[in-house]
Amino acid sequence: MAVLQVFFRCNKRGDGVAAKSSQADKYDCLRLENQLCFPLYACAKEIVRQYKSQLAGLDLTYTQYIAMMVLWEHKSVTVSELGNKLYLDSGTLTPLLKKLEQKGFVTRCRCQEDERSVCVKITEAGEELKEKALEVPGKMCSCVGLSDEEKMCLERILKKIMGRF
Amino acid sequence: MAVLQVFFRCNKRGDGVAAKSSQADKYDCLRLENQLCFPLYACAKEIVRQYKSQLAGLDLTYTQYIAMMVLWEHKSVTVSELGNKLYLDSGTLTPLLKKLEQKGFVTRCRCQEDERSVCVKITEAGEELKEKALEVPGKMCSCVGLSDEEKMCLERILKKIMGRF
DNA sequence: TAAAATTAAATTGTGTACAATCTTTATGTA
DNA sequence: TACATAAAGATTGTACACAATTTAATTTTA
Repeated sequence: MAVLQVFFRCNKRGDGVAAKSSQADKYDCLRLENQLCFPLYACAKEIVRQYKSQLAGLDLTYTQYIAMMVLWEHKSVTVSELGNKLYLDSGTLTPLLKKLEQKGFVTRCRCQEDERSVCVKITEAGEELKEKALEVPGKMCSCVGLSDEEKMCLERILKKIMGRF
Repeated sequence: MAVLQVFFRCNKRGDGVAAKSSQADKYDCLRLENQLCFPLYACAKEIVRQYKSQLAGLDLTYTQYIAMMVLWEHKSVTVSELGNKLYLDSGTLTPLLKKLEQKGFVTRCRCQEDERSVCVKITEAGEELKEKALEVPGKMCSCVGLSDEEKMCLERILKKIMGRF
């Protein structure tokens, strides 16, 4: 029973005992409002939506933006290195990088040392985009509106979860 | 400057002052590791991936599962009611509900009172699925591995963010 | 060294997500 | 009542996201 309770929100009475009068309590763990993962999923989607408006002026989607972040820092990475940093595979990255190449922000070519790998390099236009991007984190932060303490707490918990996978 | 700092992780020295020796500090706010939204995005995806293996036996995707949760509780809802609860629009829900109908878990038909609306109703097979789903929340919880305190904290912060949108 | 195994991308197919548009039905108002 | 407006879904188009497969290059090993 304890293992089923873990995803419940706090029992209102705090005693962990289901009320005898309600026959539906067995299914409480399946109520949307008792899920913890659902607000996580909904929140992540909402934040990507907020990024969309912030990033419109840069001609980037959110996924393209985080890929550019890696390139702003590292200048040149292989597709698999990028995938390891972003938790994305080639099925997502290949078409995404082709779009960034079309926009002129990156170049793609097979590595000389290992022809299996593709090197993605940032272009001059990609570097220039970095200046325009400088205002994005601040705008997103005020949009999300957490205190420093809440941000630290959220980061700690999210990284704990990620550490298990 | 303060507004740009908000999405940084804690300054290692704790004084909020950028080191003079590093010329790249201006761009620290654009480093992937200093983002709070990225672990949120990555974590949400990872959890959906974990659900996928838990839900394989139910023949449900994660999005189909949360739609079924609403139906397990309410038996019958319109598409727009479902969309309000799940933060999804008809462009996502229409094809999803057609799939759930094909699997025999729901029926879809125009409401008599208002022909603009579509009523989605759970079927007998959909109700039976509820029994199989009972074990999912517990498995997901142990998979995520947070303490009760961490879960409450995470839920509080996520709902604070959602409350702004 | 030749064959087997591994690795890296690309490709294919399915399923979300969501903005924008379209169609149908219902509602409000002159 | 006619007409404008609004509301509800469906449709269209773009962009992920990822499992599974394929292709090519590299490494391992018998």
